[in-house]
Amino acid sequence: MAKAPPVDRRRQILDAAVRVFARQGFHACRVSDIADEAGVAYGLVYHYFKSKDQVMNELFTERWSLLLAAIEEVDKRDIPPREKLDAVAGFIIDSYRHDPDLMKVIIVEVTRAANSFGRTHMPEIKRAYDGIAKIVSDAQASGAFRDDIDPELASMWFYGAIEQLLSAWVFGLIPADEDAFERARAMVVETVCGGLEARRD
Amino acid sequence: MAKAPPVDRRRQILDAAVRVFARQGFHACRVSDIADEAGVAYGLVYHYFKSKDQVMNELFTERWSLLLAAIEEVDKRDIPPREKLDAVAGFIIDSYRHDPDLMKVIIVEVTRAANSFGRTHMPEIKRAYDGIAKIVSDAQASGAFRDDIDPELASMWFYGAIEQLLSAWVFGLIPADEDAFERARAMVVETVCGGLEARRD
Amino acid sequence: MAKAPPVDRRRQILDAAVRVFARQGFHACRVSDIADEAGVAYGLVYHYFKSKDQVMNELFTERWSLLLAAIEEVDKRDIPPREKLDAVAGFIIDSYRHDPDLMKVIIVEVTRAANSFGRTHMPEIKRAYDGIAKIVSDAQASGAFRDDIDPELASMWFYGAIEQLLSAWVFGLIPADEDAFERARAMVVETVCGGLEARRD
Amino acid sequence: MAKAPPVDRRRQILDAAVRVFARQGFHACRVSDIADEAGVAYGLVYHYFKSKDQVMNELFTERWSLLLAAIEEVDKRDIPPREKLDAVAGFIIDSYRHDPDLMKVIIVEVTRAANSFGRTHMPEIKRAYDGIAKIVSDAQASGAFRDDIDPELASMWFYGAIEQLLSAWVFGLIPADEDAFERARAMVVETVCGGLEARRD
DNA sequence: CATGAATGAGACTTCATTCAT
DNA sequence: TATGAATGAAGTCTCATTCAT
Repeated sequence: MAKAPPVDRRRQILDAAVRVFARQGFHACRVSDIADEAGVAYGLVYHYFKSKDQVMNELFTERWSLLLAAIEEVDKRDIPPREKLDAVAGFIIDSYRHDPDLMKVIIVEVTRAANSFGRTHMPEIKRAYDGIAKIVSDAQASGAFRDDIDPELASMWFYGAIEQLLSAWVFGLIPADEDAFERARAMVVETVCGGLEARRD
Repeated sequence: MAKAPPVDRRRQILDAAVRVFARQGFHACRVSDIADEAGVAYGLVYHYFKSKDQVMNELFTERWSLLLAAIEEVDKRDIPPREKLDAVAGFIIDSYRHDPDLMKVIIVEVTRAANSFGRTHMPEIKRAYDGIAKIVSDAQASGAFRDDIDPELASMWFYGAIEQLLSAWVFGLIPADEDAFERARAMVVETVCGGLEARRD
Repeated sequence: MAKAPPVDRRRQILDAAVRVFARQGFHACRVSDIADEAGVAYGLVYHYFKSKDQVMNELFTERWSLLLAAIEEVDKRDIPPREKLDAVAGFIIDSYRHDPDLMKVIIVEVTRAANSFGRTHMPEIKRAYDGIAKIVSDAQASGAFRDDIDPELASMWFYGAIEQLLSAWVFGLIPADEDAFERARAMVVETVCGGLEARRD
Repeated sequence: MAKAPPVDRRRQILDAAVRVFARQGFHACRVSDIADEAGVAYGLVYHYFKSKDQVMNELFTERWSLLLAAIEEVDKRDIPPREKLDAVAGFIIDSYRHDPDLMKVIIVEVTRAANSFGRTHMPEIKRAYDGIAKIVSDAQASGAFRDDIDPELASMWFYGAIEQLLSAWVFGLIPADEDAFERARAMVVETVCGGLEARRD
């Protein structure tokens, strides 16, 4: 008789953690909340993870590496810089669309949490900024973007603008429906790139 | 003999709290750290403040109300919208220039800390976003800005872009000298407004 | 010009303490509550009293010495034992009638508070029990009361019975009007003495 | 090899708490004192009980419910009212005999602590008074007790008399040996009932 | 006499982590 | 793997008391 496929406890715990972190925040929740949400015993969390922190680290790394890969891949494409930035913005927004809880957790607990996980993962976070900066820099070199703007700064505000949008969605400050996502992406890219592009007068 | 001017203990404690919060983060520091930094006894913090939280609230409100007032005042001026946004960006960046520790604390512990003080102060934070949105909206009405962009979204990314810059300075991701501040302000306004302004083709 | 009669601050504070202790209990109130109630400054309480405890001690001793004096005086009267006990019961109940807050405080915080003031004032409390026991003992010697009952035990339950009545009034378990006081005194004396008196069969 | 019978930690902690509360008083002892006395770690107290208060509540309820059950059971018996009251007095005195520490704690910290646990448990305490009052009231209806005495008042002083005896034992005011318990019970019942019973002249 | 700012010891409670089964 | 009892460090807040003016 075939054995039932083994339940992936590790996955089960990670998924539960996302829900709990999103609902209560990392610090406000106890390890037992995660275990309860996952429907497993208290100590099992420690069987699969070294600590509560490591659960968060795992969640972040898992997702963030996808973003880094996406930026890298986009950068290699043979398309105009505006489309590259559009693809990056799209990827980030789609990440939220696809799993809002996870993105909420990553933004709230990591990328905007400068005193805790934000510090730990600074190198990885910076790699994303650098990736965007490279796109801008290359665009300047090719003459597509005006070259009197520091690419690293531009990268900051491009990313900051998008993250602020996600934050606003997360906290219900602006409507978050399918249409809003599409319009927002189009608008932020249009505006920011509109400002970055070289004027052809 | 003239009496020595009375020391403002309350101020002394608030100022110490800024330094300690900036250095260690709100959660990582103990009330005794604040007292030590202020050079006063433990209990005195509780003589002037109801709780550790209230110290933070006080710091935030004190500073944020200045920002809200500034936005309101700027909006009333009879100047082009781009200059209005430039003034707002300038005020925020100057706030950092003037007291980097305080701005670090406010950004890290409040405006980007959605699960703690960010939630408590959401209404006040939102008032700033709304103030910026109004500037954009009025600019659209007057024909200065293109009107196919949602002012509330534009407000988000304008503010998000600036806050990201501040974060980057706070964490040493980009150089933070006098020149950098000026250039950054000019660039972000130039770029974002450049994208927002109506094209006169 | 005649000086205004000096306010008796000490008295003012003691009276305020009675109200505050009655309302909140000794441990639940702070020294500042007493000062506020008395309308004086915080530190003044410490000008007149060595400590918060001493305020309570003062209140207790002031009142309890009256009870001790009353028992002694009653015992000296040339009246039947039942009337002596009636006079004692009457004095205690009248004390409550006259100043319910003070009696509430004394009972709740001292005579029934075996772990705090009850221990400190045990000697004085015991003197009251002894006084009652002496009345019983003398009555047994004169043949008025049956002599097969230990006077010290009888004293305990006579006093215990009355104190329980006061407690019940204090906490609203039984109605506390003028009529109730009179009836209760008559009944408790009638019953307890009825049981103590020698049967003349 | 047979597993050792599991230690009932909860019981262990409750028993330790009785000893510590009896020795030092509820407020004067720290949770760590309980843990030390029980020989367990600090946090384990909080594993089994929500708070220090709850430990006390548990102790009280556990014991008081036995008293309530006993009163109810006694009342149902087909015996003369004097024997009923005798049984109730006997139960209370036996409770002390059986576990003096526990009864000390219950009396000192609950039934006579009107400002703390006494208030919380007033309803349960009152149920005992009511049970005794019912015995008196029924006795009056059957003609066994004189009917010019309020049963609720009689209940107060019956209970008050017994509790005062226990207090006196607890604090060493009167000798507490086996003989004393028996004599005291007989005497208090004899006297109080003697006073309550209808005279057959 | 009077004020109230200043002091600091002390206790409860939380919760991440460990470990015996 | 899986369980959950057991551990204990750490931090906030209270409040009686002191003291300078």
